[in-house]
Amino acid sequence: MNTAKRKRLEAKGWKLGNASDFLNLSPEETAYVEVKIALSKRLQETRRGKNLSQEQLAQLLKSSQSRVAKMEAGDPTVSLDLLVRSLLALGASRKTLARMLA
Amino acid sequence: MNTAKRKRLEAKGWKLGNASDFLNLSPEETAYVEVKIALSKRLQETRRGKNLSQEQLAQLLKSSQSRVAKMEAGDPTVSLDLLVRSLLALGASRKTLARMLA
DNA sequence: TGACTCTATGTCGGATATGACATATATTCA
DNA sequence: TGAATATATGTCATATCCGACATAGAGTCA
Repeated sequence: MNTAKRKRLEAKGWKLGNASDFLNLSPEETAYVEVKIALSKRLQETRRGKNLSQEQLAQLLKSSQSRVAKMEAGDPTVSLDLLVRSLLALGASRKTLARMLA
Repeated sequence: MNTAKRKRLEAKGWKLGNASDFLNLSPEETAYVEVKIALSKRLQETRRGKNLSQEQLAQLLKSSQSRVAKMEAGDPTVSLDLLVRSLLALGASRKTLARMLA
């Protein structure tokens, strides 16, 4: 199994609530996943709060519906950069981001 | 002038304290740079607080001294992912990160 | 049911970030 | 001062992430 595939499955497993030690994640890997998942959820909340479809948000971000779906799913191919940029594009500020993370 | 070069110079200009409107940055671009600069500073503070050289931190991160230097300089070729991973590797938690950002 | 809208998942070529390396420039200290 | 150590900067091949597209699945409503 290649790395990307494995990571994707692991992320899914994590999302389904599996313990980090089941996936043999180090504390910092765990924290990293936590950060991504937290921002993913916030992004979906924010989008829904504005009554936007994934397609509409994609247009706003000059991205694509599939990438928005992956962002919200915490897909391993989505970077923190993209998540943060997206939240900022939806009006979040640096301090708002901090609150989202806490 | 190519984009990477321009971005690098702009990032420097920003670091030197230039106004965002001088660089024609949108609010979200400005916020994004603010986030990166904030984390860059925190990384340097944390590293120095632990009396580590850039070389030593690089080994810890399985990266290189030059990349650590670029992280701390807010170089545009450094992603938020790498900054966040580095801070987590230095012992920061999700909540610590949030505080660093606020 | 079936048409319609929204979301999820897989794949791909091109774009960007990566570690590594060379080398320039500071900084420290005898 | 000069040698040693630390940090900054530029470049490159490779790895990773990107938007885009196709398509599958889920939900809604006539």
